[in-house]
Amino acid sequence: MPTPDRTSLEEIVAAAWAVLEAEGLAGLTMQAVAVKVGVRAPSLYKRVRDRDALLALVAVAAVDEVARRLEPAATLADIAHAYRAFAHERPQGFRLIQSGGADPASLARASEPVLRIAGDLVGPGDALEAARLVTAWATGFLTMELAGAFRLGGDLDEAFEYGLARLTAALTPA
Amino acid sequence: MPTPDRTSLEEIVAAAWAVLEAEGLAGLTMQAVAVKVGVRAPSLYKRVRDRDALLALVAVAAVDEVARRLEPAATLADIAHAYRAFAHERPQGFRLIQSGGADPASLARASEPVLRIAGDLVGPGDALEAARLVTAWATGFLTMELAGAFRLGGDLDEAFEYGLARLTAALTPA
DNA sequence: ACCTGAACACCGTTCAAGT
DNA sequence: ACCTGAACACCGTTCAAGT
Repeated sequence: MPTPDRTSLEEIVAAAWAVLEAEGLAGLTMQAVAVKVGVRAPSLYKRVRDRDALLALVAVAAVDEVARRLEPAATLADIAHAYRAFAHERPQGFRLIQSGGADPASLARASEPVLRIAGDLVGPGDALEAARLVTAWATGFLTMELAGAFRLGGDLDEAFEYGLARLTAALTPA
Repeated sequence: MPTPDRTSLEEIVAAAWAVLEAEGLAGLTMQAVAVKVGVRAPSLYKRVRDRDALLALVAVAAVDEVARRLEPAATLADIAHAYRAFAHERPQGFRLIQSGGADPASLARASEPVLRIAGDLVGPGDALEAARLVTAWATGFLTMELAGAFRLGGDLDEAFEYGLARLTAALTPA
């Protein structure tokens, strides 16, 4: 007689992400995830190959949420602010994305709005490179902000707006 | 009778960094470092508090090497290229720096050349924010490049030069 | 078919005993 | 004073046995 499912892959991924944000990467143990979904650790292996695969699934979920948040953006400023809000609310998810392993389809979906807006500014020929300029800047700024790497004083909100303004100007045709 | 030292903190940090680059973060075990320096794992704890402290020391060593490489830079392009060369040669060290934990003194030394060159371009009032713009862009570009996050084709060397050219123009007074 | 206890391998860390 | 073997705790993972 088959037993009814006591959890699901989606629930496991959501639980893993919650544990990650609450306890950090080292605190994301199979045991902690199992407790959160109400099964024993070995049961997780029915739905996930191993811990690394679970981390990769959380990374995909994180990229998907970024894509969802960026979708309505109409300007570079919209993109930058939505991306920064995500990084502040889910810092561990943001860092996990940067560790690699997110799948190409999700990445493409997340980068679509930036490509569209960048293309409107600089034209199709430079759209990809302009999008990479903006994305790299925002990603680096947030990575450094979360890592506490900006230690020379100054207001970080202002520094973010400064970068955004300079990049927008640099990509706006005269 | 005291036994003669069979290793040193410097040797341990160098060995840990070498293991990190060769085997990745998960392969950086106390046992692997111990084998590399020719002692047993418990002996490492005479010189290092724990594995996290060892990782922090490797991060400091990595930031110090970045500082050393950036020191002779005279232009933003020099900085960008030296930083990228470091990231390509020691990708794990680069990623470790981004994880935080590098100490303020090393960070300040590494950021001095960028501050100086940015200040020459935009003046002292905007030097810090301009330096953060360039540093954030380069850090983000390299993070994404190493993570394999640029999957929409295009030449990455060209994308890097495009960003560098746009940023240099944006920070060069008319 | 999913779930579990038991077991195993591996790793970080401590410590008493050596020199 | 540094070094080591032995031991312990913790975690990822497997698997046979339950339902």
